[in-house]
Amino acid sequence: MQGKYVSKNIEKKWQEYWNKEALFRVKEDVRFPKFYCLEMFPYPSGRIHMGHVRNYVIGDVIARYKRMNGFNVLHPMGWDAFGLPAENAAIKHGVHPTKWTYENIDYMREQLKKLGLSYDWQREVATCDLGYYKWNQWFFLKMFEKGLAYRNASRVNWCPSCETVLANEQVIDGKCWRCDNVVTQKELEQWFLRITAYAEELLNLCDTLIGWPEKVIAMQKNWIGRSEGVEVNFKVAGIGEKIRIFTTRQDTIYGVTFISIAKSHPLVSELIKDRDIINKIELLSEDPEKKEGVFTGYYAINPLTGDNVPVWISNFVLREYGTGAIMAVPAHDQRDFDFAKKYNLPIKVVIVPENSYKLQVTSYKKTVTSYELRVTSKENSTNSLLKTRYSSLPLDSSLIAEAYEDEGILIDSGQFSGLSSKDARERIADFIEVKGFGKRAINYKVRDWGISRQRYWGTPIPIIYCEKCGVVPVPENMLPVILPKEVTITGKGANPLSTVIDFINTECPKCKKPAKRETDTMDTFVDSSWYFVAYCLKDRNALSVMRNELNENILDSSLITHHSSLSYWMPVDQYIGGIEHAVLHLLYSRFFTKVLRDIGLLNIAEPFQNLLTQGMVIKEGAKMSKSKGNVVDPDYLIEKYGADTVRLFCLFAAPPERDLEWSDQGVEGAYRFLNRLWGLVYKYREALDVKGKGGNTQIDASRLTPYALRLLRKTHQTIKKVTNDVERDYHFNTAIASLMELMNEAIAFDILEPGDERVLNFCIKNIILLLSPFAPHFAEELWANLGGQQSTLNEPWPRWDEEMVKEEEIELVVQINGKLRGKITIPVGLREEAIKEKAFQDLKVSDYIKGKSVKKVIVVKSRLVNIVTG
RNA sequence: GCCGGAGUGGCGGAAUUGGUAGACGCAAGGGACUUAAAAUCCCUCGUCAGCAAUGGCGUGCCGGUUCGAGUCCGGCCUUCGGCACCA
Repeated sequence: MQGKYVSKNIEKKWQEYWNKEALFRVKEDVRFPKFYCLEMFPYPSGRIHMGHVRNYVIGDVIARYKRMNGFNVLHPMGWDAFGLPAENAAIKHGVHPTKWTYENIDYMREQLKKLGLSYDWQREVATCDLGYYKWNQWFFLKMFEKGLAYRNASRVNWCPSCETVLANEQVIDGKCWRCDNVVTQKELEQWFLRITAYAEELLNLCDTLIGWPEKVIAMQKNWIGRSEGVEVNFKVAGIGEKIRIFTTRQDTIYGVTFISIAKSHPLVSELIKDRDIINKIELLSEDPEKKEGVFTGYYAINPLTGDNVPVWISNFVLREYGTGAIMAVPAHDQRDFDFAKKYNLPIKVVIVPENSYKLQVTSYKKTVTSYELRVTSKENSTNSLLKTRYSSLPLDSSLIAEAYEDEGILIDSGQFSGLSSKDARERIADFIEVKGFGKRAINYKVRDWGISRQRYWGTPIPIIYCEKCGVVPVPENMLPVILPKEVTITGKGANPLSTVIDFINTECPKCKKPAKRETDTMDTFVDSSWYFVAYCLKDRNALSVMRNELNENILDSSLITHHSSLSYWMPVDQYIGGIEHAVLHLLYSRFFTKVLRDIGLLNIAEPFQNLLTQGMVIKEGAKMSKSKGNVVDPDYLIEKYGADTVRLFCLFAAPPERDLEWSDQGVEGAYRFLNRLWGLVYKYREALDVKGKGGNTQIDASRLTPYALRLLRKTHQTIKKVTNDVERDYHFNTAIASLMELMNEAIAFDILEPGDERVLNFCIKNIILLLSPFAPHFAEELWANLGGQQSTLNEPWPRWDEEMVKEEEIELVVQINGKLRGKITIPVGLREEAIKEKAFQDLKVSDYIKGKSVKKVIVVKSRLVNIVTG
């Protein structure tokens, strides 16, 4: 054994050993429970960063821990390999995206191996592999068959910089999620996946995701955005048309004073012929902050009141949500209120705050947060109808400063006056349905997922356009539609694939006449929506599908025939990744899983049983980024300290879900810990043997000195603590802290008696095993040096003896009136009366209570005694 | 505006069920070893008073419940995320 710890001398050696012994190879042995541990796969940008390191180290500890606890662990890694940066590299440096991507993958794979991560590389996938993206196309066809994939012309989010369409989820604060440029709107023919068909299930099953952070569930629910309300038809006066509106506040329907419809509502082009009005509509502001509208000249009839109300076109009404038309109630909706004020439209109050309904309302007066209802006269009104009391009031709308949007009691609302908002919503909805004015309806904020991208480096959408047959899906047996390699990427103008003549021109699968291919590719979020399923397949030689060549395509048959592998491994037991995917990737993956279930490939509804969202790695208070110049290079750190130190620091500095503040000195601290432990083992190298001398035989505690017993007890306590900390939300930081404590005690320990050696041996043996998931190379080296015959990964996780954990004597705190006044040492199991007696005997305590009357004495088992004096 | 976190020494953090606040680590200060430095080892380390024993105060702020509150309840403040014309 070497006298000094030199990471370079051991890390490569153990990585080669693990590889040679195929130690990370997945075992599918039905006699043992399975554990699927997954970390979000990276985009192969070129090099890994500290965020990746943290993510993958956390996952690796879990995988190794579960392995040692007897699980068959599936712990795979792959590459989210399609996407824009590869195309940008092509534009900038003239390198083909294929070459650029696979070279990056090769480099990054080596980086991950250098960290000692326990991946089964035989299950590696890259989404740009032909054998992988073929399945994107297959799923697309299945969805097309079921009506879940459809084509639609619509206004879409367009990023002028990326020159591509973005899904709603990919627009953040009006900007592109990738390049941060302002997103504009554009009318395009797009392919959509009907995620809305699963909106209800996606929402309901949120409540089954008990292993997910509440924050993420809240974000998912919020994004799906379910609203319950009614759809009501308003007839347009004088013509046969109807305007169908959606509202959740049917309790305010008597307060409707106008109708607002979206610019692109179908009635607009149908009804508006006047050039003047059309021009005005086009001039409406794009800025939703500025409420603007144009009067159509038409009136609509409120079916409940019979009132004629003007129909306006408003810039703030969304075509895509609900029916694209709303009933406007300015008294009870701030947006309608602003609009009404601007165009001098009437404001009719129909809801008053609940606690004021017995009072007579004369005016609304604005206060800081709401209206105050001022009482000017009293009347004995207990039995009179609210309607008569309120309808005669001259409510001057100029006195109203803002809308009252809360719930309350209805006034001026016909037969519904006097009801609470809550009751009225039910009663009015019933009434509307009975009378045939409309029906109850549910709307979701989530939109169908637009997946068309006008880019090259992605999965070709398997559709052919034939003049005679129209939109024709590529038959299954003709998959994959191969992404052609010969292409010129300029980054400007048309979609790159539309310039590849050999690709576009094909024949119609139906009529065999010449036809043209779809030239858009799929959103790369499609790729990442099911990769966790691909990892479940066995007997796959990853390299054969790596090179984008047609031959051996192992994924080809396996996805369907290996059904049993899918049902064995799915769902993922533990998923780990950044919070930034709380909506996009996780929602899409949940959607895909449900579709795959309905196709018959999966027998589960939710893909991820437990989700851990790890915090960011920050330095000097900010997220690491090149522009801030605060990045830390993993390669440099591994070179300087070794992977085990880097791993240890990442795990020790903060619990996984919190942000991690990078500290160069903290890294030194982790390094020091390993060095001290090495030094300890080296000092006793002759005396220690993990396979004998108490290594695996029971130590007879009754024959030990109290001194040795203390170390033995501490060892058992530490095994318990480390195990519990890992089990309890993966709090590795406290687990490592307790290993440090134990090591400190072991260093202070001297072998005095013959039995002491066995205790120290037991202690050190367990420190090494407990440390092995965190610092695997280091643990392997020490283990082997102390006579270990096999990898620590194949050793069982240490077990503690509950009897040995218990102390024989404990220190008890004595409080007087809740304040700490003394400490007593008592044997465990001492009776309460005896404890009290002992507490009162304590000199300091008796001093304090001298001359005072004792009112009460509280004894908390193995914690404290609290004496309450008068 | 709505939803969700977080607030504890100089710093990262610990305190698992309401029961000794500050584990573990970093930094800092003092000492040992050394010709010297690095490394290593030992000691101190919330704050105020005190030579000390010890005592007062202390987990963002105000109040409450309790024998006892970092932890529970009510009301604020600060801060970080997410959503934001969704009718």
